[in-house]
Amino acid sequence: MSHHTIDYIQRIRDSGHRMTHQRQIVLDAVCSFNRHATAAEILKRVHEIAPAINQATVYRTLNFLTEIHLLFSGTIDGQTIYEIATPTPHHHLICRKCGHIAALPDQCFADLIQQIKTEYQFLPEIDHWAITGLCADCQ
Amino acid sequence: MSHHTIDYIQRIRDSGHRMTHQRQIVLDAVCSFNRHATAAEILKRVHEIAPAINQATVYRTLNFLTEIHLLFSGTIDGQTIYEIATPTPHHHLICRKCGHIAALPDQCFADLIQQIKTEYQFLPEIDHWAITGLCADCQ
DNA sequence: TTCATTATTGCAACTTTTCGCAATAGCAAA
DNA sequence: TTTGCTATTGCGAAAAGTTGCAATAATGAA
Ligand SMILES: [Mn+2]
Ligand SMILES: [Mn+2]
Ligand SMILES: [Zn+2]
Ligand SMILES: [Zn+2]
Repeated sequence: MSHHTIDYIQRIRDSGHRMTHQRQIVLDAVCSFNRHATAAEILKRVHEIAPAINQATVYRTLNFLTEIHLLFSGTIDGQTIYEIATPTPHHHLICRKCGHIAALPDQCFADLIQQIKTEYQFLPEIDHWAITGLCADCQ
Repeated sequence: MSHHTIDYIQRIRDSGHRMTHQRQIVLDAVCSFNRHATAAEILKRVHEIAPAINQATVYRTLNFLTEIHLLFSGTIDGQTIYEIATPTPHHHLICRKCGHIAALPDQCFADLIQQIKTEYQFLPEIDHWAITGLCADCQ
């Protein structure tokens, strides 16, 4: 497990909510993949560890943890994926032909975000974007 | 109806597929909203016009039309929405507090797209993005 | 530690979306 | 026009995800 339990308890409480066994187990399950994982994969792993946890709870928890920004989520190849949120945002370039996924640092969005702030008085929350297209090999 | 039937027949055939009554009716249904519409809304309208069309066909058709870029789709407030594709891409700023939706012209992405092309040799296909965040009133 | 409040869970039913497969129909070629 | 190929559809069933509600348990206050 690469995350520190104590931080998550605090961040959940700070957000005005309660830490529960179920939420801890879902966090651990997501973390254990060390990659983007689908709801189905996470649900399966949760049930391996704690079969009594209801599926509705797992779905609700994934949405909840994403809303309070403890998880990142995104749509890749038509599938919703989740991962533990990184300290800073990060993004991906996804080839729709070969499926290759590359990382794109947050820095690339700095100018766009600044422009949206100043010209549109809108505060964008861009923490995990998946950009589809064609990689060098597939163009 | 604001679209020209003949164009769609041609574009579907050019993409190596067949135009069918079902696809025409789904296109008409999506068009009739003149706004972002959910799958449920589109399915309902299709059934008002042609009750015999199967729901699986409508879902399959929405995916298909999106894949060949005749429709735009996106996730707004957790819901997948569809609309007739505009000649040029367009994007949205969506306030997560009040739900207000503003338009964002494609021009804003020009620099980002250029950077991704030159620095990452990746050809991004950004035709309809929904950026969530906070509008001026809600910050 | 005990209690009171109420957020969260489990449950079961429900809605939404997907799937495999046989029947149908688009369309290119004869 | 007719024919043949096969992409597309309808169907029924399954899978995936959501919901309302009563029971449970996390938290702060006593
Ligand atoms: Mn990621
Ligand atoms: Mn739009
Ligand atoms: Zn590729
Ligand atoms: Zn707002």
